[in-house]
Amino acid sequence: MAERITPRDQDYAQWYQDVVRAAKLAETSPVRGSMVLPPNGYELWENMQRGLDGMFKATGHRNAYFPLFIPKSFLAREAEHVEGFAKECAVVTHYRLKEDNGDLVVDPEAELEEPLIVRPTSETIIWDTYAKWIQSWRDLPILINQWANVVRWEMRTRLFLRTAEFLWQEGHTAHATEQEAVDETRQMLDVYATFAEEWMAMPVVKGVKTASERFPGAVDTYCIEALMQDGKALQAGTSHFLGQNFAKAFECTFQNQDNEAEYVWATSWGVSTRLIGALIMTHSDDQGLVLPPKLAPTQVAIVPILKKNGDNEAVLGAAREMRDALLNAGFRVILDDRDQYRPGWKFAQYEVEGVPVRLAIGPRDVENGTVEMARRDTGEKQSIQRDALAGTVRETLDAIQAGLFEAARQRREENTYVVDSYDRLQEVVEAGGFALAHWDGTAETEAKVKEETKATIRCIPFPDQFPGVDTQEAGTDPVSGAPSEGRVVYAKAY
RNA sequence: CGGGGUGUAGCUCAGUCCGGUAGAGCACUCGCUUUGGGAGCGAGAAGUCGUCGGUUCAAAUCCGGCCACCCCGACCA
Repeated sequence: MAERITPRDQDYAQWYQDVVRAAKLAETSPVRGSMVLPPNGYELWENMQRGLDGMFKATGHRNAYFPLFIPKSFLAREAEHVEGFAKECAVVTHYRLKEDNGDLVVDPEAELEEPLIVRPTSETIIWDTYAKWIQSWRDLPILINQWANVVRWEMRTRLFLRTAEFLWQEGHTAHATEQEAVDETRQMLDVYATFAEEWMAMPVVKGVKTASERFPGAVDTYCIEALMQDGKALQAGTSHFLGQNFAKAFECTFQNQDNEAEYVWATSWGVSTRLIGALIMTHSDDQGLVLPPKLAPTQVAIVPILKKNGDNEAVLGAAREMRDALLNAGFRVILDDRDQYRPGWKFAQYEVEGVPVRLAIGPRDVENGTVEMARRDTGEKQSIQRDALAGTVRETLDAIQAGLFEAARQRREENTYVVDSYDRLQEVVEAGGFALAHWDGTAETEAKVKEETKATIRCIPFPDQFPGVDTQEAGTDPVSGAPSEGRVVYAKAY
């Protein structure tokens, strides 16, 4: 295999591509911007789904499915929404092909009366449906999530980070009161933050988007923002308070307890396969992928060391026992007894693929009742007792999960700066990192900074996101000199 | 959509300037020796050189059109 991975300090973008390829997470496909997800990549997504889905269910949500195709007219119903998405929609205009002198051509006779758009997001089709479902305050709230693919025709794509088609989940809820909808929006943001930190081992900042970064059609967009290894920010999840915008556009009202018609309050929230990109750029190194144990498709790889004149049956037997014991203990484990690859090759391969723990067992170990355990995150190897295997593996996986989070948290802390001058703001975002600076709240200042530094306001952070920094304290905007009500997070972003 | 780059074996690429029998490494198949950090030797299979056209006795190579992909920007989860 001999996969070469470009070192991060040489070319970070190339390193990212190399890791995706070498770890077999995704491949490009014949259509630009769409990707093939082989098992390593898809299982990672499945594990993310499992974690998130459990949290959605635990907060009272149910899964449902809405159609891929949306009538063009639906998108036009909400003014900001159409403006935000119109430029990147795939449109279906015909329903038939025909032979033409040996060529396959679109049959001009088969034009649809109304073009269909491939969903870039599902608010419109869902609110058209909710309008039929909702009559009374007794029908509320509606708490629904869907796992789906969506299409946004992007100019420039990068595997996971920005693809034309991607997998995601989108929650869409309907509520009787504004407060309830706002609470839902906040609750789901907390779910995302918990998932990012506890499952992905990726620290995030919670906050609100500025008006210019808001979801088209939302009243408020909440987000979690993570800092990647190269100092660029990545929006990892968003939760939108939609107010009554979609209810008004789709005439979705309910009768309240006083028998009056009221518009329904809405939220939507989503995370996508982009999280896989975030995961890669949070933990991985120049040797390849590094995965947190909770999400790793394979948590433990067992490599038997076979010898020409050794007792290979004893080694394989011990390896199988180990595998069975670990499977019974609930781990995702594989025993790699393929004989066409040598142990050294397998070691290297599992490192590239990010398997958290590797166990190697050879004749010496069988004799001694031991096994060699190697950690992917630290590279550390140690000989452990086989009779305590499951417990040791459990502890080690937990230690890796915690260690990855701590390392990422520390890196973020080291690259987060409180800045009080425009010069310093420019320095920080140029070098890479979060700059906590006062902002006067105007779109003009925001645009000026974006124009001059390429950095954007990632979010207006919630209180207590940065230990030791009071971002709520009033001050002066270093760019405009105008008064500021608090600090925001500036950074260059993916 | 602007700037740059690349299309040759499954993959990474050499060969193109200066036209003359299609190459290497890795991967793959078979055999033997190996196996505690990406094995060695031998044999073998594998390419209408992105595509269409032009120049020429002769084109991977020169000329023109087209297409695709990658990187950097503008736009975006």
